Amino acid sequence: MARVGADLRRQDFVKATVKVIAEHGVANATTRRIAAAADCPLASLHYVFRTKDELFYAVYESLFTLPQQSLDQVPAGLTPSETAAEMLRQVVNWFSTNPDLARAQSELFFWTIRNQPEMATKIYSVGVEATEQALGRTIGNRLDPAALKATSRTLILLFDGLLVAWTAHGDLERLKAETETACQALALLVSSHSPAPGS
Amino acid sequence: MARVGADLRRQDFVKATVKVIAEHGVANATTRRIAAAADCPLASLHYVFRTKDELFYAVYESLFTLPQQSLDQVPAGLTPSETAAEMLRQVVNWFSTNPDLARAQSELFFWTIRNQPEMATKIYSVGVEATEQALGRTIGNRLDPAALKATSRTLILLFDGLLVAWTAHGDLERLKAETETACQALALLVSSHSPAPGS
Amino acid sequence: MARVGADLRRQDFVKATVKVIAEHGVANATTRRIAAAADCPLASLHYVFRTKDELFYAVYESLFTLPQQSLDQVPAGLTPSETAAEMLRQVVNWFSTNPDLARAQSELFFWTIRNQPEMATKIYSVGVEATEQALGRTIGNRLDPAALKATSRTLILLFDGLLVAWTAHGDLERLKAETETACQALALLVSSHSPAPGS
Amino acid sequence: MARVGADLRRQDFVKATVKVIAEHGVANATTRRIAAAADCPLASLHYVFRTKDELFYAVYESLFTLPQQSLDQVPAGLTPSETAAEMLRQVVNWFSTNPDLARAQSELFFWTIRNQPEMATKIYSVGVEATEQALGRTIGNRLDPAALKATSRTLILLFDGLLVAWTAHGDLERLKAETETACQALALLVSSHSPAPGS
DNA sequence: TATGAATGAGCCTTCATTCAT
DNA sequence: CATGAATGAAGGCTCATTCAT
Repeated sequence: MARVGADLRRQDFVKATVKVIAEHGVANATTRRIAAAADCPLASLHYVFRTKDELFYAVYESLFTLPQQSLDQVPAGLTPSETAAEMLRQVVNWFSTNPDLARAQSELFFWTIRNQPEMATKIYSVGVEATEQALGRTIGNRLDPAALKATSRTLILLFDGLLVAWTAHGDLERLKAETETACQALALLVSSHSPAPGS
Repeated sequence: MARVGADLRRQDFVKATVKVIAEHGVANATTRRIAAAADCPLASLHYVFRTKDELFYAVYESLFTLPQQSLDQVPAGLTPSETAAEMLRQVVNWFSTNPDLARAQSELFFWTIRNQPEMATKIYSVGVEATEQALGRTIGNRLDPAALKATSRTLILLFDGLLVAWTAHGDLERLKAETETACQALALLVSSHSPAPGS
Repeated sequence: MARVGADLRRQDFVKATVKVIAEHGVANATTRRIAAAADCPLASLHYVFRTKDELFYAVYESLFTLPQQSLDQVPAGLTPSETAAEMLRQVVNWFSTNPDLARAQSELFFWTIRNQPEMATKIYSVGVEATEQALGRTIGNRLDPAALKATSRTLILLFDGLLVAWTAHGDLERLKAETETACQALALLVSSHSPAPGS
Repeated sequence: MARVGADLRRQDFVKATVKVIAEHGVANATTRRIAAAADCPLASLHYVFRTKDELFYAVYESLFTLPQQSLDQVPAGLTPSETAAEMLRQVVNWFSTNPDLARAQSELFFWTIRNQPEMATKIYSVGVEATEQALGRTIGNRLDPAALKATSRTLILLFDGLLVAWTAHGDLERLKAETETACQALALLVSSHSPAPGS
């Protein structure tokens, strides 16, 4: 093994872990398998991460930050309703494009809830806030804070629901249809909070 | 008598498994622990269920049909929008009243997806259909089939999203607030599909 | 493996453990080696003893009781001094005849002191009392209790010292010589507490 | 400077090892812990001592010579009996004042016996001779060589026995009482070899 | 020389499952 | 039928040591 910085090594293991979890599930993501996926001796894993849990926490954290990056890829100039709907489309698009990551994230969420509930809660709330802020950046001035919060939370609700649904049926077409319905519901919700357009 | 004894035993194990999963998580729901919770010798478990997987499938199935029973506890005489919203309230009420079962269900869902995807898919779709039918029984004649399907699916989306959210933050008050927002979104969706009331 | 009672199995493992400790030392008495010595699968060891520690405690206890059995093989009709000296000779004879057991006992003593001090203390004191009682049975009426206690404790002091010495030099002849000197010192101590013979 | 630095480092590691052994036991005296106790990088340990064994031998040697320094703190002008007894008191006093060192010494003795028996034997015999010589310096001319040897060996026997006893019960008062009895036995032994005082 | 990085070997323990009674 | 006894396979982790800089 080339002598690389510890940080680089950490990233390798995190990546390998995501891969293994996606392929075999958290339950079967053993240290041996992860080490093999990273093409490293088992002991090296424990040199970089003291315990398997520590590794998993790192993975969970890194995974939970990913989908939020797609929140800002929404074009400007849309109405609030259209903006919220488009955001939902974007994150759904993210996970349907990265099924492995999405799957791993879901399972790791429950794993972390069991093993370090406070951490899971904290990271979840960070995600919620990030969503709220992204929404606020785009349409904040056109929606009162309470409506903003309600909208972002519902967006996340629908996102998680769609993730579960897609996990269950695995049908991409159906996912798209359901996403559109969800977008519609979300848009209606935003509209009900917004002043009538043009008025 | 022998038959009955065996069936009773199955139920005992299923119950014990739910309890153990709720308390320790699927990952730590070992056969030993389950047998202990059922107050039975370990070998008996394998006498009744050939493998641990077989037991878990049975548990998954039994768990997944539970929340649907709350779908029919919706009063008559409501508008379609109010009916859908009330249904969502009912199922959320179910899982907030039975946190153990809800938690176990979530985890088992992902477990089954890994170990017998087809079965998980099938049971999920049974759940979806049950929801659609319950909705249809109440407001079917006032909503066209496509709208009915969209509504029931969105209901499930929101349900799953709320379950995840509650699992993450564990705050009952917040769950209630989020549920109301979700109900509002759902009601708006139904309204948009319904003919204007009174027209 | 024949289905034998759990107690029999325990004894097998205890025996095997003594053998392995004698041969490789406590530090290298691994569960694998012990299982191999007992000609059993590794998992069987953990079926009978929950942990390695539990096994070691059992071994320590069984070992500590052994040398005491040689305390009663002292002929009657001796003077108190001769009796005490003869007892010391007997226990030294025991460990020089069973070097493995003696060695294992010494090492396990320190191991137990580290891992379960109270237990080590308790078992040690049981040994002390057994010695005192054996001495009392033979010459109790010819020695006041305080002298009896002092004698038995000194006997044990010399016993432990001789065990260490023999462990260090491994010279049987020298052990015998040292034992005789020790017996002499012990006898003199007893005499100093006894009424002058013949007086 | 370089030389001195290296030697200093050796001493640091030896000290740290004693501390770690006293605190955690030989079995848990890992190189990592020792390096940490010495506040040095792990690799440095192997830079100064080729192997862990080499380090432990050095520690064993340094520890074994310590208690002998207390042998010469015996006042002059005592009878041979009193001198021998006082010597025993002194060494017992040493280890009861330095329980850590005494504990570490005991454990290291058995460790060395396992890993390099010849060395352990040699160092033990050096200790025996040092005792004999210290005794000889004080009362050599008043005791024939054979008696001197017998006395010094018995002194060591009692010393080791008392160390074991104290390790087992940890009761300082009891240790003192047992020490006095041992001193008495030792004194009687010396007396029996000495010409009657004043004759 | 000095040390962070890396690792092969091995340890204790647990698990789902089967066997023998 | 029912169950105590038994086990192959695997898992997470640690250790003394060496490598590369």
